[in-house]
Amino acid sequence: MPKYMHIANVLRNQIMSGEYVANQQLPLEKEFCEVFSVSKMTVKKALDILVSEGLIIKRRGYGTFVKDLTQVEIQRLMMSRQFIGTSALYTKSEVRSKVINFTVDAAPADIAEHLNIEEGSFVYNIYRVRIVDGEPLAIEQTYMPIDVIPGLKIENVQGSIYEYIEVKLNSAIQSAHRKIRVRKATDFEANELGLELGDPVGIVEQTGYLNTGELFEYSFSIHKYDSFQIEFVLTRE
Amino acid sequence: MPKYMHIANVLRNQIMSGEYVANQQLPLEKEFCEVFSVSKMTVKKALDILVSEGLIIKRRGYGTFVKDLTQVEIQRLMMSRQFIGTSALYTKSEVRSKVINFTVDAAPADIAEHLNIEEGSFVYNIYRVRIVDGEPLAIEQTYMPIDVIPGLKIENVQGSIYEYIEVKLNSAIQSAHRKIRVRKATDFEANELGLELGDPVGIVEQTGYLNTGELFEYSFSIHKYDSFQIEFVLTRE
DNA sequence: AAGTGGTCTAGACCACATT
DNA sequence: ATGTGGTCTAGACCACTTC
Repeated sequence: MPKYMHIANVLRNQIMSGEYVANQQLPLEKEFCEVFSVSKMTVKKALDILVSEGLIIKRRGYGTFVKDLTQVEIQRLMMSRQFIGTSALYTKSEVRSKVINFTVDAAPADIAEHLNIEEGSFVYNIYRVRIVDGEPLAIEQTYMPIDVIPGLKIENVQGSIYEYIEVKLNSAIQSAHRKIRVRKATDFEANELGLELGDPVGIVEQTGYLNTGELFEYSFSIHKYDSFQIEFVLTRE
Repeated sequence: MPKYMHIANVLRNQIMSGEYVANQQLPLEKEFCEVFSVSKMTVKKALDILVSEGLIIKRRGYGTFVKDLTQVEIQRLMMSRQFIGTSALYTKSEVRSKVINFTVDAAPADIAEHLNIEEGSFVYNIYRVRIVDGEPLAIEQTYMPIDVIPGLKIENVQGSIYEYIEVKLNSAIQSAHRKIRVRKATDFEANELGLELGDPVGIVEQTGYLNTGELFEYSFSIHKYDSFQIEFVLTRE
């Protein structure tokens, strides 16, 4: 593990455990250099990670301070930081899947465009109901090119597709682009999720990239309104 | 402007103008060093900005590549990158405000907790209907401590509060924490937004921080479902 | 004036991916 | 074997904030 990541981990744990409290000034960069026996650039890189996570604030000419957050907010931030998958939207609970469809199809025009592949290329067409703590909370439609994610089996689809990609395929997921929308549930969605017709649902549209730069996933999920929540941090510069 | 920012701007423009196209390999870091007459660390920092914006992907031992994005996606990304304010959710259009309430109140317990101030401290209580292209699209309730944002006038509330803070007050907004939820519109909300009772609305709950680390804003906005969309990029590491 | 974090360098060495 | 990006250093200088 790089030194800067180790330092970021140590300080993150100290903030999460309350060793540094809200609004408290942290030791100076110069002091951290001595404590960890590293150069200034390395300390700065570690602190910048915590800034981007929303935990601390740095002020030139003044110092570095823990952000004005409650312990609950800090815990929430750290949970939503960990993962990228759709199942990660329901952090604390166990997520199962009822597989409604798992086929390989020729990609229709709109899907091909989202995945940036030729129309008619073969893609997995995966349709799942996501069940959290025994309750159906989301419907998820996923498309993945078969040549980017080879060898996907029904067992993987029933569990975590992301785990298959990272562990079995030894590929790494690099990033994801997300769009959040809101609309009324269709008849079908209402039925699957135990809602009334016209009840609200949250829509998450996602395209996922491997660290090879390849587009590996286009997914579209519909979430029951009363258990849906997404959190994130925006930072300037 | 720092060199790394200048370099990031130049390359961002080249990607946005199509000078570098999807999946194309960029020049090597070493080559950028010569082109811009800077050191390797400076080039790396510039490229890392574009990675975090979701425009490019770097692969150790291989090279740096433009992400597999359509021109439309690139334009969208760049729009949502610019601002942090609630009005920035409606990027391309003109946003006006109908001010329903603008008072200074003693903060009730729940608001005081969100702003991390003493219960009973004075806060602006601002209630606005946000009107985009002549149509009411969102209701926004904002609380700000008066001693953090002194001198706020009705004119500022009718326009952009963020502009008042940045230009007139010469403070800088550093970051914001956001939660997105979905629920049914209340009677009042439906009336203000021209919806049926029970229609879906998107909820954005936001706490804003100045670069001093001070919590300056707690806001809560309710958005008409058919014109609501939020986009963001998640990156690993 | 003193002290903070921010930028930048020139070069060393490392981890990883291709050929 | 070669070449890529990743990490790290020691130190210089700059921009900003407070006292």
